[in-house]
Amino acid sequence: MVNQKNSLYLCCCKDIDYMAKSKGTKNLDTSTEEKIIQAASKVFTQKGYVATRTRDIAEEAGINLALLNYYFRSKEKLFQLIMAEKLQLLFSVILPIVNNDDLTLDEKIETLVENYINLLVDNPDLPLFVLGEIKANPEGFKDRLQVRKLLQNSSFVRQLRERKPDVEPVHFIVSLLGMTVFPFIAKQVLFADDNTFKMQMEERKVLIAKWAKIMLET
Amino acid sequence: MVNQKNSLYLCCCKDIDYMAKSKGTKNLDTSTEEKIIQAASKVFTQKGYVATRTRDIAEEAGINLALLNYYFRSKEKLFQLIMAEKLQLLFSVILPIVNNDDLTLDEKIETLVENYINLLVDNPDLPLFVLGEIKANPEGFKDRLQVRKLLQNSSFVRQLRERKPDVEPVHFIVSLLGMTVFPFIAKQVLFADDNTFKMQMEERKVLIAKWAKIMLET
DNA sequence: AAATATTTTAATCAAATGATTAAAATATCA
DNA sequence: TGATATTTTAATCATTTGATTAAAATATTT
Repeated sequence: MVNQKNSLYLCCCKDIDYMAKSKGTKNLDTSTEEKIIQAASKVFTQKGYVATRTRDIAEEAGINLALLNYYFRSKEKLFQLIMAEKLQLLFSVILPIVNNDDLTLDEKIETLVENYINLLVDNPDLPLFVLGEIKANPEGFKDRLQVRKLLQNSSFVRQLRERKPDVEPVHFIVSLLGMTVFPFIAKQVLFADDNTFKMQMEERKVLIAKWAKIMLET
Repeated sequence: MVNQKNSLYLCCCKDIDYMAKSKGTKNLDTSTEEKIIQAASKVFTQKGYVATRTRDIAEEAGINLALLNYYFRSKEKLFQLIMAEKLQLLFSVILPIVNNDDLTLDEKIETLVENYINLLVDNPDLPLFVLGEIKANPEGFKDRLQVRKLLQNSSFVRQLRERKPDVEPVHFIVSLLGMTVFPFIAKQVLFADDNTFKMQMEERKVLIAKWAKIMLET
């Protein structure tokens, strides 16, 4: 008999140790689960929540549709898991930097741009996916997203206020993020092939850092 | 009997004179059609193609679902009409400026930022909608979107090459667009209420223009 | 090996949704 | 006014899709 409640994925936090599941060292087990997560991650970020069918995910994972619901109970639950993972990925790059008191403002800018472009080159679908889902369901993110609050109290914003007291820090931050993230959002429209894109994103690292710094000088 | 082919909306170009439809001066007629278009424009740009149900559009327009299919034959056709309208809206701001040989580079930057922010303040959903649909169906836009080609031959790019021969114009353009468009894409995440957002977008007009110019000086 | 638990599958269900149809209501014109 | 054309509606269809179920296959344990 099928016992769904038993090995079900009730927690939405990716940080849980997958290997520590049930008793044995059966890694075909976690492998199936991981295969589903990998597939869901790919399809969701590529097509967004509404456009992805659970059948797509199952096919991508090479498993049956029912198995997906057996493991994750619903499309929604699986999505929450993936989204939490992606948000953490985005935050994990920003937060340690903007809160690092040991870095100068210029160092923060350099590190931020470098790390963020690295992240986005590996996950080019991330920005449009996350921002699209937030817009599609703002209430679902109200609690999880206090980016403004987090930035407000950061040493990054403090340093920005010191350097340019006459300009709201948000303007500089939006520009920095815009220059960094926008190419990945408008990739299809503004860039030709994937190789030159990647190359040009490498070029942008130094360009954006340079531009951002002179923006703070005037 | 219903004769669908007759007053059907076969053309996807919004520029056609709606008033010139059929014989009479019945403006309740075109009003219904216009109501559907307005409703479709609102719902599509807000929720995207897959997430909008034709029933949503019908309800928003205050009409019956069947009437929508009577006028526009299918969800897809109606969407094509709206999308063409939105693309034209976006291009109508960019093209006349980047191709205007009478404007200096600095004047182009100022006008571009000013006009684009004005457009986006009135149509804040536009960027995420258009870019999202392009990503969802790149093939459907292959022919319509030759933005790269259009820019390549513009006087804007020529002026950029003259001013800074060592930097690929695309980098500057992406930065300019990023600073301008990104706040509207990340609105939900980075900005508080709608009023301060609009106010800050006004502030950005001068800021972006100033920043863009100094980016070209170094 | 036998018993038990877990994993996987095929078949199916129920709801949502784009589309159609035929008839009723309204307008237009002779 | 009466005939004809156009507009609008309610009811219905067919497909898609998330989810469920029960049984088969596989693994685990005793």
